[in-house]
Amino acid sequence: MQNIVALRTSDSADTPKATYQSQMRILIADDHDLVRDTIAMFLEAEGMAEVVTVEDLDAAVKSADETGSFDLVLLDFNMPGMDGLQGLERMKAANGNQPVAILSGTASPQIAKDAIAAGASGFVPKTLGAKSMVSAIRFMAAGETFVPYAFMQQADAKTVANLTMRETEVLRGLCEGKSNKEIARDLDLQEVTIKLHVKTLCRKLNAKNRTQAAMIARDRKLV
Amino acid sequence: MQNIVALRTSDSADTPKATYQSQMRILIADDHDLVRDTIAMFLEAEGMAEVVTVEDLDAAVKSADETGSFDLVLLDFNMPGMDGLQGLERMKAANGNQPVAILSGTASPQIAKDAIAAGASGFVPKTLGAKSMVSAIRFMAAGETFVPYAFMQQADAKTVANLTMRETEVLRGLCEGKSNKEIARDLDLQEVTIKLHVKTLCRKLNAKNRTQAAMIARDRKLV
DNA sequence: AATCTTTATATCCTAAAGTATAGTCATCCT
DNA sequence: AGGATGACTATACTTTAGGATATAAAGATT
Repeated sequence: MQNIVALRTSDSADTPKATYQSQMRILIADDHDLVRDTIAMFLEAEGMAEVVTVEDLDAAVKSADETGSFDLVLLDFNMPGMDGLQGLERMKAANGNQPVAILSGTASPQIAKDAIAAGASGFVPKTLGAKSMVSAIRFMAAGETFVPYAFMQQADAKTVANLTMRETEVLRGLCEGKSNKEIARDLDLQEVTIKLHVKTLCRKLNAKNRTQAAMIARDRKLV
Repeated sequence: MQNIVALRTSDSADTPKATYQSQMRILIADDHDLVRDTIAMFLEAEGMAEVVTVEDLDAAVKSADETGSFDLVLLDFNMPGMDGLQGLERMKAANGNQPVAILSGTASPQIAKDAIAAGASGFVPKTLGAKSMVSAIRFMAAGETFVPYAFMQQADAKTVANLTMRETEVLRGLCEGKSNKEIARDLDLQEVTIKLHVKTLCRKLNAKNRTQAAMIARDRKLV
């Protein structure tokens, strides 16, 4: 992952011309001064946005009420007044249903999904590189939905249980619906040995039988 | 879904200014004249790209070899010479590892995933609206990965098998790792009846036992 | 009215899964 | 060197799963 500090000021093959979304009004709401100011600085350095920054949800809502809708609002997920995704709804209403995105350093892919389902225009992890963040912001301001592909895929990370090699091999067999006999043949072991592994692996996974073990393995992307 | 024909020529609050990626060289390879020309037209109407169009992979590779790397190449997935995702590799090599994306009207979310895993910079369904497509192209040319969120989520659609209500209820029990006896108790039926349902449902799902039936159900999001 | 499907029950039997206990052998640890 | 741990085998036994077959009532279809 890139770091927010890595700023790329100019692009190699750029011939600046007119495009269709340049000067935008963006609101950044985050209780960390550093994050707020860094993002604001990048956007303004790109000359592509007028950035307003506030440090909690109330101030964000107030700002939109007083100065009109922003082209894009970035809300920190862990921020005073947010209260999970409820703050998102408040902000969307206050911003005249213009795009509102969630910004977070810690949230899980599941929360990102929930945010999109709740009407967010995107989800921006704070681990995103500066250049990518600028692209994402322009993208969302254009009405698109942005969720970093790599971030969503990390949901598929293996949640390792303390299974031995053998147990993992046997579990793989279970997931394919094989019988103990078949697994034994495949691994060149005795059927009784497979039974043993099935039992211990079920205990470790807190499953009461092979079928449940297979389902748990599938759920937790173990095999 | 929007249609490709819906073009938005100007934005409401636009004050054209300098941004950092305007005149780009883009190569579109698609064997359908209409698709090729429509996308090219949109991009050029936006004044943001010099577009080259070809109608098969060989011509695309040749074009990149002769005139140098493009900022972005769009390859139709079902096109002469593509051969699945092998064409992607060829094109990436020919384009000096500059972004290459896949364009398709029919491909599944799984293929989109595979394409990204194989190094594609993005996946653009032909059902994408014109404005979104332009945003996506700019986004990918900037080095980001684009996969439409809604498209990936549609993987979660239920693939219904011809199971009766009872069989579905029993299958649900299987997925929870319950024994026939437990399922019988839950549904207020005899154990033998459950056995019958398990057998017929396994036949319908082409599963050889309850564990495999449960896994198939989970895979196809049946239960 | 005849037929098909779904649901339900019943027996009988075999195969597979799961439990318990015990022992061998190798490896890793400190 | 001693001791824990993991992988493997073995015997014996119980429970569960699964297959074959037969019966039958309710509901939909034709």
